[in-house]
Amino acid sequence: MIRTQPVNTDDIKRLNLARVLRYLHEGGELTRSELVARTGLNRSTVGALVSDLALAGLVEEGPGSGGTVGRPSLVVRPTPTSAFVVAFDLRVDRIVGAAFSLGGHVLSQVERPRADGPFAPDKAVSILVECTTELFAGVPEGCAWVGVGIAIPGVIDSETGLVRKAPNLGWIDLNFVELIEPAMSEAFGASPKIMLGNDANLGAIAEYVRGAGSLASSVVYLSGDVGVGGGFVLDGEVMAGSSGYAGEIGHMTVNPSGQPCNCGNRGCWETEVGRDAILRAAGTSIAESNVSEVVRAAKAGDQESLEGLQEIADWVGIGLSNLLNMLDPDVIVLGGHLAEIYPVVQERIERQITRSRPMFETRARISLPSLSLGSTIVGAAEIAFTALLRDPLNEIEMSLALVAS
Amino acid sequence: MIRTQPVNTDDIKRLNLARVLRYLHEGGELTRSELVARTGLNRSTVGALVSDLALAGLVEEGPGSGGTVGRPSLVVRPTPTSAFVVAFDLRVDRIVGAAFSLGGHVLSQVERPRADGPFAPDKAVSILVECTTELFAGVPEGCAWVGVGIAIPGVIDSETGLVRKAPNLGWIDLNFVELIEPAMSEAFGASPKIMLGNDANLGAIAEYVRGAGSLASSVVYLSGDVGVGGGFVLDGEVMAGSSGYAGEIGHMTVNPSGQPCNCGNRGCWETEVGRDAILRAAGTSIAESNVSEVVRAAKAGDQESLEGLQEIADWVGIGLSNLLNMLDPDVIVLGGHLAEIYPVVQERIERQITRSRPMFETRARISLPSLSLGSTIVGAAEIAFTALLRDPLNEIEMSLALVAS
DNA sequence: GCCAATTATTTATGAATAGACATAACCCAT
DNA sequence: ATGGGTTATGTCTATTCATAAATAATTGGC
Repeated sequence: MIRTQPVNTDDIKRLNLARVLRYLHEGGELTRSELVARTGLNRSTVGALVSDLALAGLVEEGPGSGGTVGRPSLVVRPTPTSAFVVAFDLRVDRIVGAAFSLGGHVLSQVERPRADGPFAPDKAVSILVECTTELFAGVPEGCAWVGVGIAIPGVIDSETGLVRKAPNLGWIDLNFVELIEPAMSEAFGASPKIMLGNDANLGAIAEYVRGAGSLASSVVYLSGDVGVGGGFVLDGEVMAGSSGYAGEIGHMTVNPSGQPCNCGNRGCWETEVGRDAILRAAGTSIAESNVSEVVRAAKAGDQESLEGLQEIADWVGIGLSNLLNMLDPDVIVLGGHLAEIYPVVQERIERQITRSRPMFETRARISLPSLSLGSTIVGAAEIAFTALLRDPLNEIEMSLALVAS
Repeated sequence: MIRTQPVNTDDIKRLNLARVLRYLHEGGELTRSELVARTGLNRSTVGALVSDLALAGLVEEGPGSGGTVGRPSLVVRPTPTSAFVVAFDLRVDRIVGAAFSLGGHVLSQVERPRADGPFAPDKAVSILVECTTELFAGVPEGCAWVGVGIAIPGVIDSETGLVRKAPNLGWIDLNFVELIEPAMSEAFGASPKIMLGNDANLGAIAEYVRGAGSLASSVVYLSGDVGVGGGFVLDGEVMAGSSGYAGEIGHMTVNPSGQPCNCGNRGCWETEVGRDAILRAAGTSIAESNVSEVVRAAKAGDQESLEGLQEIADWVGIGLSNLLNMLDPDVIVLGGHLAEIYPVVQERIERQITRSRPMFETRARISLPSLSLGSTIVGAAEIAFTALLRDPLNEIEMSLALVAS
């Protein structure tokens, strides 16, 4: 069956406006002639599109810097005071929030610690509203609020805003969007669209757009908070799966005779490379230690920690091999505690991958997250921008009522 | 980074022509008003597109059958004598070929047995040319030859036509397209575009377009010939991976302490559910038996065979669970010998899946191939049609020289 | 100060789609 | 058998968009 959208002349305009704005949002300043080269569109067309976007206030043009022969091309950049989003990352131990301008610059940040364990949804709502108020302080006056993005460590149905399962928050089949939208509307008069996303999926988006995978066409991001989650972006689209379970790589069985996992199965990858597995392997008690300490000890020469990490590394290698065999991405980004242990045991992991896939040369690059603020929250900001970047002129018009005061 | 193509007015026409023709190719006869409903395009537009396609000879219109109130809509169908493709499936034990008309009907078939083991490329070329001649006999006069599709059990770089690895044929880094194209040109005056595809990927395409997954948006197809291969189609696109290795699910490690695999690793899924594993588990010697016989014996009540299959079923279940956790497709189609054993041990497989994924309800449907001629060769035909279905008017014009005589 | 190179702006053109209107074909109730 | 209601077709027109061509503008190098 065919499932693409119909294309008419209106769609062309929208698509091309969206293309230009997205290039600017992702690429920063570009000259008109660079836009011509990248989009493949005609000079006249680019000129028309840019001037439409400028008229809507989304981009601004300035004189080019010159330096070469010929008339210098105008420089186009996203107007940083035109539109912004608010993004949150609900983590196990804290909530991180930030406001981002069009173009991806951070306008303000906020952080709230949180006790491990269940998180009452109404509490979450009030904290997020509160944080949003704080974030507004850093937003320039008149800037249009075009979206909210929230990263959640769990299985999400992003279309409906339903949180199917978020064990670390204690949420099951909770429609968080329906909960938070009225609260936002009440607090700020109105609310832009609120988007939820799985944390690993958002990490993958961020690394694809702005990070380690910015030249790749497919990126896998592995998040390690307590367990291990995976996100997969292919050609700019998140592969969420039929029910949102795609990328639940932590519960892939790699060792049927292994330890029981708290999901009820045994030998899940997570039980071999999750936080507790690392602490156990390093011989430290879970209560009195964390992964960072183990890594520090190993680096400092502690034999037990190092050997423990190397055992873990073999399992990491096996899991990564399976990932390579199934998805064969251009880049695998190791996030969370996997990023912490990787530098110490990189060689061992690579050796295991070679051993597990002797027939296949591995072209995929394995790298660490390259976004200082955190891949996940950057990804949350990106999904918050999607509506604007899909239909710039209509969306900005609709959002002009929502300005920071 | 952005990697979509720019859009202009010419593209619209091409895309919409392609959409209409693809609907007809995949859906068979449709009335104009059904086309309007499905494409979402305006009546006038559909009328213009259909008449363009009719002018090119690709579709024909007839009076509608009536039956409802109102003026009956004209029925549009792909002209079966307008275009055809030739498709081949290179299997371990035989070569299967068929000619398909636009619309997907089989015009002629051919089959050649083949001895197990390496397959000399020039031998393959001459056999395929010979088979093509035979297939031409069933093609109506004047029908344009628009493509050749070849299914190969191995890793393919479909862009360049390079066969990276096809162990069962003994091919490594062989550019089979460069080999066969001149031979076809010599034999028939000219040759249309020749497309290669991994057999499991093609199986997935076929089931997505015409088979068990025709209402799904993502389909995984598992081929079991000797080992186990996997193909994944998402929204109509094959996910081939960065190097073409995506879906090499047979070499996923599921049992690190298991048997050595002939890939050099140990505990690959293939070593637990491949042909040899089944024969071994059933207590029959590999030389004197095959999977069909084991299944027959189990059905007839042979205890050893049945117990062997049930052991295998547990491993099948574990592998399918991993697949569900990673890709979460709408449909998993079990091909090859997995299709043979499935009816016997379906319950056991499902039980294992439930055990392996206690937290996640399984929405994916597991089904058997629903294409009598074989999913793989149907998929080969589909990729052979891609050029025509992407740019109908230009392609048919270019191919009009290549008619069956 | 002039030339070459490059870009911006304006205007004209061709192409595609959507919508309006009149017309045609069919079912169904009378 | 007939006419009303319903649905579909065909034709014509208006609108919109991308592109090409022509003209104007701006810079570096000589």
